[in-house]
Formats: sequence, C-alpha cells, structure tokens
Amino acid sequence: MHESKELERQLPLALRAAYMALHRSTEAAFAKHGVTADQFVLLLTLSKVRALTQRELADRISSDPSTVRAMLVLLEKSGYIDRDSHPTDARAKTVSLTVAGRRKLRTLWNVGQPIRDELYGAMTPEEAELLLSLLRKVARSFQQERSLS
Amino acid sequence: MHESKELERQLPLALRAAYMALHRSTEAAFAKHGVTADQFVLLLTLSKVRALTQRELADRISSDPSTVRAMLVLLEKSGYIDRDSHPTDARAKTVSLTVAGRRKLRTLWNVGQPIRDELYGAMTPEEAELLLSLLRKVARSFQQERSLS
DNA sequence: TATTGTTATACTCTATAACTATA
DNA sequence: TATAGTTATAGAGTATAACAATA
Repeated sequence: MHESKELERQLPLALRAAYMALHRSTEAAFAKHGVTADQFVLLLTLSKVRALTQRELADRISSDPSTVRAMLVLLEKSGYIDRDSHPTDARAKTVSLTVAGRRKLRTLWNVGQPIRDELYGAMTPEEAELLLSLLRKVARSFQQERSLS
Repeated sequence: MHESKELERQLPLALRAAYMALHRSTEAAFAKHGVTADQFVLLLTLSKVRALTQRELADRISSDPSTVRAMLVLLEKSGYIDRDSHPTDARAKTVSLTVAGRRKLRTLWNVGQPIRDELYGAMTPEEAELLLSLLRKVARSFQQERSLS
C-alpha cells in the first residue's frame, strides 16, 4: 500500500532520468559530428527500411509531421537523406538515406558504441532482455490510449 | 551472438519510445493547466525537499544551470516558486515552492493520475519494481561515466 | 471527407561562453 | 582558483492551425 504510493511517484521519474542520461551521453558524443541524438534516431529508423513517407516516419520516431519536416530539411541540407515523390500517392513523399547518409550512420554507430557498452555493462543479458520487454509494455500502454482518441 | 546484436540496437530505442510516450501523454494532460511536463518534474523535485540551490536542482532533474534558470523564471512569473538568497552562501539562491505552487502541484498530481494508472495497468507490481531497479541501473551507469570527466 | 505535406508561428528546452560576485 | 548564478545568443524539437493538393 504505502510502498506502492512511493513506487508510483518514482517510476515515471526514473524512466525520465534513465532516458535523459542516455540522451545526454549520445548528444555529447555526436556533437562534433554535426548530428543530434534525435537525428540519429531518424537515420537509424530509415536504415531499417528502404523508404518511408514523412507521416510513417513521424509515427515511428514518436514525433509529428511538422517536427519531422523540420528535421528532414536539416538532414537534406547535410546530404544525408533524399525526399522523392511517392510512386503511387502524389501527396506523399518518400524519404530514404543517401549513400552519404549510410556512411554517416555507420560512423555514428561506432561513435555510439562506448555508450551502448556502458549501458549493457550495467546489467546481465537476461536483465537487458527483461528491460526491453518492460519498456515495450510501457510504450504500448500509451499507444493504446492515443488510438482511442 | 546474433540476438544480442539486435538487442543492442533495440534497447536504446525502446527506452526512448517509452519515455516519449510518457512525456507526450503528460504534456497533453498538463497543456490546459499552463505547465509543461518538465516544469512538473521540477515542482515535484522541489516538493520532496525544503529548498535547493539552482545548481542542486539542475543535477536532480538531469539538466544544467542555464536551462534551470529559464524554467525558474517562468515558474516564478506564474507564482509557483520563490528564489531567495542563500543563508550562508551569498552566491547561491535557494529555490522553494510557494503555497500556490504546492496547490498547483496537487492539482497536477491528480490530473496525471490516469497516466500513472495507464502505466501501472500495463504490468504487475513485481514488474514495476523490477523496471524501477533496472532503470536506476541505467541512469547510474551514465552518471559514473559523467563523473569521470 | 479524410489525408499528406507545407508554412507560419510561438514556445520551451538545451547549451556554450563570457561575465560578476563570492568562496 | 573554483563555484553559483546571470546574461546573451543560437539552435533544435514541439506543436497548433490554416492551407493546398490529392485520395
């Protein structure tokens, strides 16, 4: 009873603190490479598929079309992504990595390796697996709430 | 071997997705109350102690003095916090909640209850406890890295 | 009618560097 | 010398609303 009241307060703050720590480390590591942590997430998301529309991209990185556009404009200026007209939907644009974008992503992946080592060094593989599944439960619980409205 | 490579990629993204989902829900819930999710975290942090300096506050909410100052200026304008000169250190200021700030925090706590219900509804109390301890391990692993520099 | 993307706009958070005052 | 806070400044993400073109 009493413990759970405390837990209730601490879990959201702990989630924030853990993310902030990760985000800050990533931001610092990427600073000299001219890419933000969020831009890295966008590039990484693009690398897993051939191409996405801006709307799909916004959903996947937990953002919105307006924000994604602002990020894409910056990334396009840096030459890391292309925006082409969609083959079947004339309203949409397909976003994809350029060759330079793929190369940059490989560099960033290596730059971020010490951060991931730090992360996984703090727990066993079993704990990491468990954490992953719990985090997904958390994300899913809010997505359901979102789709209700 | 191969699974762990995938896990390695997914855990940071899952942490981000979970936090973003929480943050977005919180932001939406607080929007009509004129307070951001980050300001709520600041108020909540202040509520747990009598008073803090701006430097201490920055550390506790995983931020920096400049950002904290910007937030405090807004919160002071809204009448939720006071900044008084520190009793023994003339350089420092002590930040504390006003009566209005405490009242606002109570309101915000209630407004946020459905979000926490959503969060805890997605898992058992044991899982919540486990998630909390794993998130703390994550945060601690990066704090150590930080203090080395 | 609904959806994709754009544009304009405003706000918040972030972060660095130079600075003052104090320890 | 180091630290607490301020200030100026710039940039990046967030988000809403109005809009055009298309489905």
